[in-house]
Amino acid sequence: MSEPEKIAPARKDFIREIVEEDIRQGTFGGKVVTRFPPEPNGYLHIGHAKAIHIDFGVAADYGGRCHLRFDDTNPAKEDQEYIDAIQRDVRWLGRDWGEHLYFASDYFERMLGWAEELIRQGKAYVDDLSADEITAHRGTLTEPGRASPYRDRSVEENLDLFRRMQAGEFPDGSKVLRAKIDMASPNLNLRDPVMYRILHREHHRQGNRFCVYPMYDWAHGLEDSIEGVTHSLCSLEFENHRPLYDWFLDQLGVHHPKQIEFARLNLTYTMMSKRRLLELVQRGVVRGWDDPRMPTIAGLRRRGYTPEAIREFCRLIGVDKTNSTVDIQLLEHCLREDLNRRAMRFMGVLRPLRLVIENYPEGKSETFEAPANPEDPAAGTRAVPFSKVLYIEQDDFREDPPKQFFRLAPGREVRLRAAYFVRCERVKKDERGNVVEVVCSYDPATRGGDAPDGRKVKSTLHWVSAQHAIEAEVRLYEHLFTKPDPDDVAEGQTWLDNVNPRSEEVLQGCRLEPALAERPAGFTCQLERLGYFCVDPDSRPGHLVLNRTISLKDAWAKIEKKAKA
RNA sequence: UGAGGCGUCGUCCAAUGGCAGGACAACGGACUUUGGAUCCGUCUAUGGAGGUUCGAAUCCUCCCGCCUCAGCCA
Repeated sequence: MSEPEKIAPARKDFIREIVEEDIRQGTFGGKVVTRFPPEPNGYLHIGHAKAIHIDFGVAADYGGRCHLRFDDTNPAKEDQEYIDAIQRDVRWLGRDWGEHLYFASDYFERMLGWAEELIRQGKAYVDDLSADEITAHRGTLTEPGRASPYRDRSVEENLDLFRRMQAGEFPDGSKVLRAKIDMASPNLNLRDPVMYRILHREHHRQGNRFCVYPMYDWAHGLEDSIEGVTHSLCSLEFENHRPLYDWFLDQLGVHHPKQIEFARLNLTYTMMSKRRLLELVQRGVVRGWDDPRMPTIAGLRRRGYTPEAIREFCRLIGVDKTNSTVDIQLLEHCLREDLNRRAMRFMGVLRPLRLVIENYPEGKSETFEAPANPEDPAAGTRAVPFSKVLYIEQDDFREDPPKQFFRLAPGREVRLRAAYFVRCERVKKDERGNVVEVVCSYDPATRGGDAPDGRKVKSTLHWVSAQHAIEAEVRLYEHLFTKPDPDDVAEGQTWLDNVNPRSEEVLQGCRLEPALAERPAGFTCQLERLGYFCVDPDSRPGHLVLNRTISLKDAWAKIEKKAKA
């Protein structure tokens, strides 16, 4: 018997190749353990989604496990709010860390022990230099550094001093513990890096138990080692830190994971820096971390993105070491593809224009069955009420239609989706000359939307019945930044000058078909011809708020744009 | 100009000495009761110069360009 046919494996990226080779060689006993190690100092964004996809994905592919570990080594920046939000977001993305939820701060005690061991080995010392002096002693990219005058203190003195640092005898900034490596190393990270700084600051989980806190380079490898991580996946900027990661673990002789670096995600029209996202929140540029314009997971969720779309996006962009900027249209493509398959269809009018059918009986109304989703016949149909007075989209009528405009115009016949053909007989205007009402006639023989005589119309319009419609607030979005690269600024300007002033447009008085009433926050649908929308948590009984997740591809908009150019 | 890393269509990713391929975008067409969706087609790339080889994106040499590092942030 031959082996059962295997499904072609997913393309192998360089990380998976390394992992597979390690499994073949039995490097870590054939095991695969990864971790996603966020610092709880902000919300997760789409860039983290890529990392999560890699960290959890690699583990899953090889029957391993992935830990969620909070790298909470800096109490000055961290907060429980972020811990909660991060867990919610990772879970929402469909990832499960099982029992493996960890906190770096739970390892502080053991790290302190290892630090003392390093001191005893003569490989770490307490330095009294100020931060500025340490910087000055570090040298430059082309010149070696100079030894601190405190570099050769005795083991006993170092031990004593370090214990008194821990006991809180010294003020912030007065002393640090440094590794004694090589002040002349061409890799600046090896020029006696700081391991501990004094911080009299309450930690969100440890309270006031500690007043020295470990630095990333010292702590991270130990965290990985303690947890039995085999492959420590991180982004490219840590490449220069790998020799240090390795050095600490080698001195201690403990389990030594392999650090592998990959390129972080950049997206056009998007800012990925946590610090700057925080700034947008603090300045009130956006409504919060979960503003639908934010690239945060929380923002994407509120906007109406699905975990499936994000995961597919992560799959398509792949993993590499090349710095790259992905076109945001790829993300949007993944979104549309997913939503098109699943979203129920409804009709709604964003900017209502009154349409009266003069030969339709006063007071009459009838109901049409429209497909819930043409992509999915199993979804069935929905009932849409129709009557003499309707609303159509202002954009769907032109008194003087330009070339290639196929929608309604005086004398022209169009189809009202799932209802009748109507012909524009005349318009009514206000004193300023604006069209305020379109008067039409309808052909009763076209009921359901087809003409028995076989005549065609060039356009199908969406509509709602005025007396049956519900009102809603609809929020439309554009990219948060006006430039593909938000850092592309003129002299004297900053990235904040590239914030798109029209990134959010709030429309009141929109009209929706009644089937949309009372939908819960997060409900996603397509408004035909307009795009995908979802119910915003700002909705209140009687006041529905919809976010436009993404528009449909719009051929007419393209034609118009080209005509203008 | 020290060290580390990276250069393939406009963008992202394949091809691991043997016909440079896919996706997105763009453009054009078919179809359409969503100007949606779907389908078909077109376009464009190995940073440069040498070398090895029957054969190079791939191996070698040199050059060029870009990214990262001088936090008591991660």
